[in-house]
Amino acid sequence: MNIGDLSTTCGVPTQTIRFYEKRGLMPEPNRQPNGYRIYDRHAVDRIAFIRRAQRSGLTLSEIGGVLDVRADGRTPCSHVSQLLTSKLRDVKAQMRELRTLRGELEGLIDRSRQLDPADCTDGDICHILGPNTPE
Amino acid sequence: MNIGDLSTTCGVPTQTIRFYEKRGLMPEPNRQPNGYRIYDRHAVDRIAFIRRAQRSGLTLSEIGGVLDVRADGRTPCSHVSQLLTSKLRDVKAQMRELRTLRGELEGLIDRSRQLDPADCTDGDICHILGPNTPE
DNA sequence: ATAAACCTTGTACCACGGTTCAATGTCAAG
DNA sequence: CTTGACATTGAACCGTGGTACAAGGTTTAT
Repeated sequence: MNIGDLSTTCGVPTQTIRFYEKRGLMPEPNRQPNGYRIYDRHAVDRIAFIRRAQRSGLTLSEIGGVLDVRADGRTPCSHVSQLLTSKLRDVKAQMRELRTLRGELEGLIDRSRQLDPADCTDGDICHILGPNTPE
Repeated sequence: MNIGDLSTTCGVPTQTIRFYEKRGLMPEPNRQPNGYRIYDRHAVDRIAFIRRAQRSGLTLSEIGGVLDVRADGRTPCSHVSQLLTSKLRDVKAQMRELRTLRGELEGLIDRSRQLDPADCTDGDICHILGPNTPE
């Protein structure tokens, strides 16, 4: 299996596969006599794993960490649980921030409906986003 | 007022102020005979505006757009309302994505509690993030 | 024999919002 | 008169996850 086949099988560009290899996410593959990379079923699984982990919100370096634990012969599961738990915390924190931001935006939009553009004074840059923006 | 004073007044590093200037967010300031930038109260307001707009989720180029509208002598308010409304849409979409992700993470963590690490087979990379990840 | 379609490598580039570095100039205090 | 704290500029670098390009080698089909 050449890199192009792996690419079409997994739906991932060949450059991205080489990029993963450079980042240490894919192992150095065996080569044909002409230097072409050779891949097998495991490579497909590995790419699939990476994309799945990405969809779960893990960064490439976190995924690399999981893969390294595995390469050390240790079972990555407890490491993965920790990672997922901390990722869940991140996601919740991000959601809180977004809720706050949503509230602010809604406040500003309400405010913009009550203000008359003609009231914009030269001193202001914009009275919607003016200095009295609600907290 | 030198750039350092503006920096401490606004709590923004001097490099960042120069960076804003390069990006067109701050106007070219007047200079002292020695070439030092001179700032006044308006500069403080402007920096404050930029940070406020950033906290409302606008990107620097969007903020630049608002400022340009203003520089053209037009009132940026309707432009700003549009920007805020579209930003609110973005924020809501992002919240939806995060909710989905949160659900997936919770599912995976639940799953990890029910699985025994000893069940990790060599073929798997990690059975928590295994091929049967729930949608 | 030659063109199309694949592969190789290295390098540079994208957005985003800065940060850091290097080399140099200026100014006030001791 | 020197030291330290400020200022100037341009350029490189950071993380994130790739994408694109250049210049070449290989393979297959016509």
